[in-house]
Order: sequence, then structure tokens, then C-alpha cells
Amino acid sequence: MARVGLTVARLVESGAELADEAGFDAVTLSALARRHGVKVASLYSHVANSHDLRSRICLLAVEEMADRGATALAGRAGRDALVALAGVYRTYAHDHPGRYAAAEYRLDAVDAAASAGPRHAGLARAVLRGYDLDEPEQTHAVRLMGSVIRGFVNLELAGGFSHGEPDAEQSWTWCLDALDALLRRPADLRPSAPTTPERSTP
Amino acid sequence: MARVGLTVARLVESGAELADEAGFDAVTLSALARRHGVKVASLYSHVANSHDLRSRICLLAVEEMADRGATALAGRAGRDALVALAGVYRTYAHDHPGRYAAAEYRLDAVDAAASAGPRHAGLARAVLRGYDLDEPEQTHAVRLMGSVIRGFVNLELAGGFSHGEPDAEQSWTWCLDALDALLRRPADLRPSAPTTPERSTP
DNA sequence: CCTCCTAGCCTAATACTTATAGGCAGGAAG
DNA sequence: CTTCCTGCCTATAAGTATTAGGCTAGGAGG
Repeated sequence: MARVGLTVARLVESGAELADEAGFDAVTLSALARRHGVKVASLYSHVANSHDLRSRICLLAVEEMADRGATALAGRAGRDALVALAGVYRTYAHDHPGRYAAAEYRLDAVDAAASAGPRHAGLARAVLRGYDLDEPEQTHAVRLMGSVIRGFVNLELAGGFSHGEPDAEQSWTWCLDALDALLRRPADLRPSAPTTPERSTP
Repeated sequence: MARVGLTVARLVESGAELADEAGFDAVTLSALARRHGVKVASLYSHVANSHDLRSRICLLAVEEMADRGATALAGRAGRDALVALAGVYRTYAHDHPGRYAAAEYRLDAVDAAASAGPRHAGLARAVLRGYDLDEPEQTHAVRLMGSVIRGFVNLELAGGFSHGEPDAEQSWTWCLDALDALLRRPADLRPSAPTTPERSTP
């Protein structure tokens, strides 16, 4: 097919496309070889094995998301930034479900360190600059933010909200508003503030 | 091995054990047959195919979690209930990572409907009875709750919080406290209340 | 007691995916 | 021109999924 010759980059790219079309599980060396009109064994000159291929697609997805996140965050702050960043992940997941799934692929420690994982944490922290949170709390907030976004997107993609009255869109904005409100609050709302003394059920 | 003879139930159960030991991906008909000292073809008398097997394990996990959730919720309300239910999922995920992964397995619509998915929604709603939320918002809250829990657990399991200063445990209680505070608030904090007029960045 | 039937496991065969080893051809470098 | 190296190939082998068909022990019925 491709008269250009194979390349790691090209393989990873078409692997990502394949993932988006047929699911990340469908990303197989055989399928990829077929797609390039080439024998399976030939791929081993470019990637070490199928895990290597999948890892690279994972890295690609993580990078792409980080890039878009950085772009989206430019010139925004506060709630605006929060909504923008969260939107990036959700949109990416919708547009590229296979890549998004790839991004959750279990990397080994080496790749994980080299991955753009830290960049994402940086983006989250950038958003939080718009709210004033001190150090122990800021990390908690980063994690909460990540949890909400990832959890919502996963559930939505898994069809968890499919047959709901209020459509997912509304819940999405509601959740982000809630998150924003939460982060904006001074110490009174946030935990580690004195918890009200356990009112038990009426 | 097992002199008792195979059974769907037994296969699913040992499949779940296998998942916890070696990961859900390792749950294969061959592996299961090996584990039972039986030939692969024999399994086809009990399960339709490997997807069927995995689906059943998924259903098992979903059921088990729902059961534990229901138990945990008995006699609890408000924050107490929230913490208990969330704890059930997190603990289950830690104790049975393979089953937890199985629970995210993509079921086809038929199984999905029959699954205990609705039960989980019911549990979430039970928790929310401790807070007073009216209908459009209650659904949003159910989804937010689900997102936070699932997101946090997934990230934690994926090793996302591994090298953090504040350990995951602290972030977990912080997040739940935040969620509790958020749900407890009257209309003022919650969205759909008038949003402050977009203060842009300084 | 004998027959028959069935449940539960088996062998055999096919296909697909991963992986390794080694071969060949054509262009770049000397 | 010769050499070598890159990039693809064939051949081979192992693991998994799935189907077709066969064998057997043990219970139901006569």
C-alpha cells in the first residue's frame, strides 16, 4: 500500500487511527500489517513487540491531550480555565475514543516517567492558580479534578449516562460548576475545616 | 483437578480469582482450562465463548460490589453513608483488582440491562437521601458522585498517585469531605444558581 | 439386569495472533 | 564494481479461540 516505507511514527499514527475506528483492542500487529500491505514480521524492524506498539500509541495520546490542554489554557484563568481544560479531555475522548482508551494503557515505569503524565499535572496546577490553594490542599485538588474529569468521561464513554433524562451535557456543566464553586470557596467549605459533629439520620 | 465437575458458576468464580491474581487480560479459556485440568474444548459446554465468560465475570463483580454497597449503607445516612459507599468501591478495587477491571468490561446491551448497574444507581440515590436535592440536580449529583469515586479509584490503581507527598489516603478523605460539603450546601453553592459574572484573569 | 440416552469430557482440525530466525534485493558508500 | 546495510520477505513455532464429532459412565425405563 504505502509506497513510502514504514516508520515507527507512521505505524504509531495509523495504529492510533485504527484504535479510533475499531477500538484499542483491535490494534494488533496483524491488523496493522494488513493495513500497510505488509507482512507481520516486517513490523518487528520498527517496533519491539505488540506491547511496545501499544505503549507508543499510549504515549502519543497522552502527548496530544497535553498539547491541546496547554493550548486551551492559554489566556484563560479561573473557572474559564477549568472548563476549557476539562473540555479538552472530554472532547478528545469523544473524537478519539481509541486513543483515549490507549491513554489508559498500563505503561511500565520507564515509559511512565518519560510520558507526559507530569505535564498533565502541570496543567491542572495551572488551572488551580486561578483559585488560591496552599500546598497540601492543592495536590488534593489536582487529584479531585483529575478524578472528576476522568470518572465522568469514562462513565459517559461506557454508556453509563445513555438513557438519562437530564442529558450528559447538562450533568457535565453542573459537575464543572460544582467543582468550580468548591475550589473557589475559602476554608469554610473545604475539608480539614472543622467538620460538623456528625448529625445522624432523623 | 477438580473431581466435582465443571459448572458455569465454578468457572466464573475461578475466572474471577484468576483475574485478581494475574489481571483480567490473563483470563483466557486456555488458562482456565489449565487451572481445572481440563481441555479447552470442554469449557464450551458451559460458556458460549470467551466473551461470554468475561461478561459473566463482569456481572459477578458488579453484583458483588452492589451487595457490599447495600450492606454498607444499612443504618447509615449523610456523610457517613457517602464515606461508607465510596469506601466499598475503593476497598473492592484494592482487594480484587482483576474483578474491578472486569466490572469495566464492555457488556452488550442485553447484559448491561440485566446487570446490577441500576442497583448501583439506587445505592447512590440512597446516599443522596441524606442531602436534600430535587430532581434535576439529584441525577447530576449521582453522576458527580460516581465520577469522583470511579475516577479516583482508577487513577489510584493506575499508579497515578504513587509518588505523591500527601498520600492517596489523605486525598481520598479530602475528596469525600469536599463532595459531602458540596452536597450539603443549599442552593448558593450549587450550580444553576447565578454564576458570578466571569471575572477574567488579573 | 439390560438398554438407551445424555451429560460431560475428549480428540482433531482450522484460523488468527505473536514472535524468532534467517534470506534476498536494491541502493548508498567506498 | 564490490560491499554492506536497510527493509521487507519466507519459514517456523507456540498460544489462543472455536467448531465438529466421538467416547463413556451412570441414571431412567423397561
